[in-house]
Amino acid sequence: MSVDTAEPSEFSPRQNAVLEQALQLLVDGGEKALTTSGVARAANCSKESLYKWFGDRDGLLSAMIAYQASKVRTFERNGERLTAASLHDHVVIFARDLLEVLAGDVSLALNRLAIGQSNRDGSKLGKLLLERGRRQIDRRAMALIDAGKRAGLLRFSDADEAYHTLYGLVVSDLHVRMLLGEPGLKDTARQAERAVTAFLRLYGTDKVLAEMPVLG
Amino acid sequence: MSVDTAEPSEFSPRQNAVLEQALQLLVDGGEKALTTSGVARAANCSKESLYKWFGDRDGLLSAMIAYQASKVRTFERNGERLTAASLHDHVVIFARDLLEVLAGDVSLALNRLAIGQSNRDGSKLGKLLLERGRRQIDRRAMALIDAGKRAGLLRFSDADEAYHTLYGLVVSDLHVRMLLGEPGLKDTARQAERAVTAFLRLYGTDKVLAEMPVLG
DNA sequence: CACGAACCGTACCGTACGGTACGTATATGG
DNA sequence: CCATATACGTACCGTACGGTACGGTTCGTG
Repeated sequence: MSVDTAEPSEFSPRQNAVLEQALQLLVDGGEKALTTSGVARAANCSKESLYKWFGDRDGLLSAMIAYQASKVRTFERNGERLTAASLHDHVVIFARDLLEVLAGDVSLALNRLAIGQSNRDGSKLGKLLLERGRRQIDRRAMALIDAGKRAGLLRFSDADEAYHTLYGLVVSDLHVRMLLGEPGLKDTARQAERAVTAFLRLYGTDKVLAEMPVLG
Repeated sequence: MSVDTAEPSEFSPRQNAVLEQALQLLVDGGEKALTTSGVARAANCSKESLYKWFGDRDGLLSAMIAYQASKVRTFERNGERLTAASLHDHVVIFARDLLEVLAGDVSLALNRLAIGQSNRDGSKLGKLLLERGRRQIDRRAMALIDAGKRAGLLRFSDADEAYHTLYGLVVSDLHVRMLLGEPGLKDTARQAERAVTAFLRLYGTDKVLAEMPVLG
């Protein structure tokens, strides 16, 4: 059974279309290109409507984050019988999805935007991005490694710690490098495989380790 | 023997003082506070001098990064006889230093600045920050794990891969979270210890593993 | 049809920034 | 003592942005 987890959209279809245009503008030209006049022009709406709907520029930015987060859906697989092989495969898929999400145009643009604003006092954009943007992927990963533990395939005392270890193994400094403008990996599949191998070597029980190659 | 690695400073003492003030301004108020007029006022110099010395605003930002990088010094320990215990200790110290550097006010402010500019075409700030800011710490880590390999304590085929694994284990998503405004860790020492334990479990030879606790 | 609400397009305002120009002071060197 | 270079402080300019106001248009509803 798969459970679809998504937020109900908080904005009208018209507003969603405007937010979509705003995101496109942000991806193409960066924050400097994201002016209220520019958004209004690109979305064929008036500035007055923008301010009526979103309050001010910060409200628009928050709405963009919320809208983008509402588009992301994950499927938590429950009740599936996990074996060492299927656990490995699921974690690899998770790792590749994670890398793909982090390398996405919109994700990078929104993270750059929030980071650029995070020095100002109480900008809340960073907090919003972390809560709304990562909750889905965090829940998916936690459910997966919890299932691995229940199936006797993984061994850890602190699930959060195990998850952060997996995250670090998968992403390393790649996210920051991409945020700084470096091109992404050429071979994400290999990176995902490497990370999962290391993760299972650290947290796998004998049932898992028995099926792994002896050397890294 | 310790080898001091540092860059010769490229600016006059007066210019360094101005850059120091600019960094302080950036740390305190973020990029928005870093105006040419503000820097001139804070540093008691004229805007004309700023433009004469650094060309334009981007030149000033680049100079700030170069200046900050020139202040960082690392000591590469060569020729030291490594044991399992001393390797462990050195890697832990490296991990704690890394976390401390990444959590520093100036580092976070400069990373935020470069990331905020990295969407604009050819802003080069991100590239500059990666090359100048990380070269020292990368070299120190590579020298350390290479020494570990030569001493028969570490086992890997690709040193770069091993280093990135260590980096990911130490930092995980902490850097991005801090860039987004989240407070840093309360206990960096524990995080460093955990990461190094995992790293040695993955890359340590039997000589190292024999001295480690059996369970995570 | 009539009325009102929502909305578009545009024009407008105040402000603040990047960058330039100018008059003055300080120091260095002959 | 003068000449030259360097740099300070201020004033200035053009531009562009966030935010507001207003007239005209569409559209749903009684």
